[in-house]
Amino acid sequence: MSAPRTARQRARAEITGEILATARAHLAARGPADLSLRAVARDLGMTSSAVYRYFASRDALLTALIVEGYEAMGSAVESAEARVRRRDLAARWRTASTAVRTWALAHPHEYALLYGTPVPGYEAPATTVDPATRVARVLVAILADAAASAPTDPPPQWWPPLVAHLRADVVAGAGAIAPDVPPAWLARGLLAWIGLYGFVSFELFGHLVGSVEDPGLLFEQFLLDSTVALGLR
Amino acid sequence: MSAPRTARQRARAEITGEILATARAHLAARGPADLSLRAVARDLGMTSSAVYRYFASRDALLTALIVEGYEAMGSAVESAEARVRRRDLAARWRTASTAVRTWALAHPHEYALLYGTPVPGYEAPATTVDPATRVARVLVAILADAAASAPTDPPPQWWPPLVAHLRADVVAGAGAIAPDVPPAWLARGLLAWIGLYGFVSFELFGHLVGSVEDPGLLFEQFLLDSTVALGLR
DNA sequence: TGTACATCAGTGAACGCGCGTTCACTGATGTAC
DNA sequence: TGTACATCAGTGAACGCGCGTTCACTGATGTAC
Repeated sequence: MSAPRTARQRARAEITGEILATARAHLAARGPADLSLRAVARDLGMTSSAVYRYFASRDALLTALIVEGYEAMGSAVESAEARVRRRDLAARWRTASTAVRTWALAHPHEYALLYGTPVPGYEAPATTVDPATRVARVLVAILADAAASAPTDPPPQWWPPLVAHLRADVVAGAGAIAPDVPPAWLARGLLAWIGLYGFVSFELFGHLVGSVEDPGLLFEQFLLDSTVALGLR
Repeated sequence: MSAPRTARQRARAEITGEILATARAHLAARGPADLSLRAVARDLGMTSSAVYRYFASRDALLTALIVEGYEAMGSAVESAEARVRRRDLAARWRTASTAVRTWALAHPHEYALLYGTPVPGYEAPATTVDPATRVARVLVAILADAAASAPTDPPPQWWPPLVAHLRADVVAGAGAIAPDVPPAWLARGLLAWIGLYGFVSFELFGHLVGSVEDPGLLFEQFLLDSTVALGLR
């Protein structure tokens, strides 16, 4: 990715960025479903048709926002987790999980775009697949280290045996991004990640209201429990 | 709720039902965001303005659908769980959880309306609060029985202590619908319910694709693990 | 270094669409005497 | 049992809105000789 040369190229890059930034702002203010190409163009003082020089369609703009979102979340989680001592597996899990929640609370509508109800009529292209795995890779790396330093497999004594056929299934799927993680760990990692996602979505979409006054406290409990459940120390 | 008397009242009840049924069908086909009063009216062969005799606004129609959805899901879960031997707590949890997932997979868009990204601009009125707790009540009843039959509190030995201040918070909140469940159980019940919700949403919104071929197997593992984690036998 | 041509950003008008909601109205159903 | 009036369901036209996308066009920037 070399720096753009001509004035045209520089202008193009800049305006593409401005369109994305404005779209992101609209997203943050009104949510994914209400995001309109025309409104973005209006805000930028350009005609709606001009936007088509930069994005082929509304869906293309959405795709760019989704990729951006995954990257932003991924790098937030990565950089938080990278600051933790490698050997402190429990702290790495806590930190990564907390970074996920913090990012989501700071960018609720972007989070909804990534993890909420799929936008009707929008089909996510293959471009979005790779950025989407970025957060998962962080979590999986923690499990890989945990499994490597564990005496037996699976170590947390309370784990029931793996469900029949799940072993092969999970190795072929999630195992693709983590060939060195044993299946029992992979399955638990997936479930922990799902639990984390569930917590954040539940909180963000308003379902914790009435059950708990301060969701942060319950999240602390989730971190405590899941760390123990994963056998992280 | 006595039977309607006059022809007018009968007609009104019937047509209200038809509007709701058609709206539900549209919801199932296209999702909550695309649901349009006009389209529903068109399908029923009436003018869009006629619908206003039955529902004050699009939001009122949405509210009715939401209440219906919670009730449908609640009664599906209730009736499944009711068929299980009272003393078999593990089976009750498995059955209730499975009923949640089954209902969600059978009614993906209704589920999304209830638990997905909030519909932009729509504010759920108080009417929806009570029906929303119906599923949670089933789960909580299982925990109440578990706590009652447990020798100590909290019994599952692996449970870390409760986070400071969470006790009071959870008792004031979730405890309102279950005064007889000890706080440690309440917190774990909430987290288990969140995990269940997370699983179903993750699967339904397409985030399991690539990680696992057959989500049913991973769900079995979730059931196994959560049953053990909750100390249900 | 200067000229001729190709490329590309942006405009403005238009197409065709669908939406929620209001309003004055007709005609059928229900009610009181 | 019959009549006068009130209630209510439903119509059809209209308001005002915003959307995504296309198209012929102008004018500026870039490139090749």
